[in-house]
Amino acid sequence: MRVPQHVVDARRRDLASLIQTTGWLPIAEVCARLKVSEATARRDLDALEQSDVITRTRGGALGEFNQRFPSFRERQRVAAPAKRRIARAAAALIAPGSTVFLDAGSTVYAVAEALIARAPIGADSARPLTVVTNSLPVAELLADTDGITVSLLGGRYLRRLSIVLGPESVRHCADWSFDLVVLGAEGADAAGVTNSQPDVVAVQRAAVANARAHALCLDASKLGQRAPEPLFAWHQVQRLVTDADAARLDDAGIRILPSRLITA
Amino acid sequence: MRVPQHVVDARRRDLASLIQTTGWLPIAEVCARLKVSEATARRDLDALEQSDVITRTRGGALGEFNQRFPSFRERQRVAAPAKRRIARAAAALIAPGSTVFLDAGSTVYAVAEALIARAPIGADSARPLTVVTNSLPVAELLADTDGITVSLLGGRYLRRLSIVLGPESVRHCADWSFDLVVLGAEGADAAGVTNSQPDVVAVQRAAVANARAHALCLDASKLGQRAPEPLFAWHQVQRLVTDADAARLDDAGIRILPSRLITA
DNA sequence: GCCTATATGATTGAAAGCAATCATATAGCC
DNA sequence: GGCTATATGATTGCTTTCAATCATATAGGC
Repeated sequence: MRVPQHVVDARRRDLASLIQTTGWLPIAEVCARLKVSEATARRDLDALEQSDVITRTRGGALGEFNQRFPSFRERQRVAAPAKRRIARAAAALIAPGSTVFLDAGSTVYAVAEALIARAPIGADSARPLTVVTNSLPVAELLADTDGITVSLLGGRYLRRLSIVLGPESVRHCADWSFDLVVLGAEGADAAGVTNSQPDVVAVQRAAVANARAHALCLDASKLGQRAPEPLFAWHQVQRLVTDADAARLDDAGIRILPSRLITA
Repeated sequence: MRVPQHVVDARRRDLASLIQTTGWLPIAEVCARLKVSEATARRDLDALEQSDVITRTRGGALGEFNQRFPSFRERQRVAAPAKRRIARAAAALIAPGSTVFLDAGSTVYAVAEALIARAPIGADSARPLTVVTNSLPVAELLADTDGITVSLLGGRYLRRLSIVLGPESVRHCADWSFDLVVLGAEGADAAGVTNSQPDVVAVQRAAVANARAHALCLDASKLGQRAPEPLFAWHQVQRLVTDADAARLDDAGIRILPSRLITA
């Protein structure tokens, strides 16, 4: 049964402040306090998470978390299976002994996870490995992993995204010579690959400029999307790792040589 | 396979502090960080919950949950008042419009806290301000503060200390021209000021080399201590900010010009 | 007043987390 | 050096949580 809008809004405000003061609230508690069904409780929590007021955890929700660790939402989000497959395929491109740059962004974060999953030692291993990144979650994840050395780029620290950016980051890329640069993007259509922030693109370009090879990871949800800042035209993409098959790409107007396409 | 007791204890201490700083940690993350199986992760979490250090939630664990309700006042009491006085005195050295380097370490972290506490605007304010640091907690704390721009040095990421270090960090210091460098140390005796890690000292030296001035923050508990790596002889110290009075310093065999001493 | 968009609660299959148990390797003690 | 207590990781069956779907009632716009 539908209920007036103001009631819904008020309830969600109450819930938000409830969670902020408690710090953490299990779902059952939410139902009891608001006297709603579990389904509605979940919907309310989803709505609050959408507007970045709270952070969902399995079985409840955290308040105050986004302010302190905004990147966590991304880290926490269960990697969609497609993303994990892409990540595994991208990680397979990395040869032992190489120096790789890992971009910021959730898909590339999944690549870092996949790197940990790959055999730590032996013929199938990617290690030893030097990883350079401007993503704090990636650095955080890989640091202290045997056989992996992690370097952070320097630069302006953006807490909201948990990354470093800016002219210093771009400059520091020139200190390196990457064997592979692994990139993500937010949009991909007939015109090319796009991202939302100019600063992010600047670092991506700088990394690619100092690399022997690069690979772009794109999950199918990005197809047809377009972000303001152009990163690549399609002919510039050396390797595209995606879960979308050739037909799907074709639908989106994307033309790429089969030899450059890796379907995960 | 059984493992030495001290290893288990150390791991659990690490886990506790990890959870305290993250706020919340999902089980999978715990496994990844500690490189243990899920079973062991659960056992560790159970143990920590037993001793009331953390609170378990379904799928993870909360830190700070138990400490959340004790008021701020009480939390402040825990932070040594001496350290806060030192921090305030050091923060007072910072002029608006300047570029300062903040070292890693708990005393200097307190300086960052004091910077936030200083008037955000007006005659008494230190802002606008550019802060450069190799300490992630400092960057985390100051980022997104109005009037403060935060830059991280690049370099090898050391998770255990949450800092970046190494030759890149040293090199990147040369990109800057600091108005003031704020340093901490672990030991101070007649011979001079010492720190435990050569890499840390290397960055401290590089920062000082590119600075017009520097200040050393030392709480009295460090007097008489000695760490392996020499940082300064006393005649090299431009400004010493400490809670120890001149007599106390004299007892420890420390000779420093009164004009260079700031007693907080 | 009628119609449609939407907020709700129920249901269900799938995924994730959990507690218990067991084999194994080794730290710690005699 | 040998014995035992214990920390670990794997496995299994069970419980909880989740996402998706559906029917229903009603708010809000015409």
